[in-house]
Amino acid sequence: MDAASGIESMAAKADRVAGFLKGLASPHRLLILCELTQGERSVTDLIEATGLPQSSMSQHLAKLKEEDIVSFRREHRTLYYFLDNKAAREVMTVLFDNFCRDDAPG
Amino acid sequence: MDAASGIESMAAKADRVAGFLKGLASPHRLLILCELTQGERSVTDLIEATGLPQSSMSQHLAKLKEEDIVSFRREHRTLYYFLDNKAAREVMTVLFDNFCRDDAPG
DNA sequence: ATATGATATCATGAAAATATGAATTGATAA
DNA sequence: TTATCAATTCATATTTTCATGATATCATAT
Repeated sequence: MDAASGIESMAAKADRVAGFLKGLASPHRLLILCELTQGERSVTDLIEATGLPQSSMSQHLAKLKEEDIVSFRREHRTLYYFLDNKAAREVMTVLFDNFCRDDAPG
Repeated sequence: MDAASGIESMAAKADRVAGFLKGLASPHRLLILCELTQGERSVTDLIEATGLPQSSMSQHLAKLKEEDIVSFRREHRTLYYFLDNKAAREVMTVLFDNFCRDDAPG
């Protein structure tokens, strides 16, 4: 594909892509995703790791599910969430590299 | 850096990183950024390419400047904007690859 | 059948983002 | 110095997002 057709296909998909990015674009959801970058976590794990109230966590996870960024499996009463999206993994890598490395600017 | 320290440094920078992502997370701004991926553009160019009203364009560009995603140079009365952020370029590449290629899902 | 633990949903209010049209600035050409 | 073009800023209304607390669901252990 050449550059121009990339733009057009992006235009056609702008809503979807923006929805995907909005899924990531919250400080609290970024913290959740950082955890999930390391492996699957129960909702309780995530609440402890981030300090978010239970209801808030549940709503953030719902948003991430809506955008197909995370999935979960059930084990007894506990739900284990995991990062289940290639694009999201790749964006997280870009973010780590650009904002979190020792030599990152800012 | 190992994975765990990545998470902590992300936590410390979550607000900044979320702000950066919010800069990208709008269908209209994605269209703007698609144009700028191809090279610099005047505000008028961008208005024609996207069909956005002039005031709206200006506000979107202001937001992109706020997050240090774009810069501009002046030539006579005309301002030429350009994509001036490594992380943003890398994210755009991830988005093209995952959402706009012929073999992309969805 | 009931109590408990894990999680989701609902209802509400506050804060932030977006679009729109009018007014303004700033640079240049006449 | 006035008119004009390019772009920004302002004011406002609408929509979206986010946090919070209360309630509900759902699976399991007693």
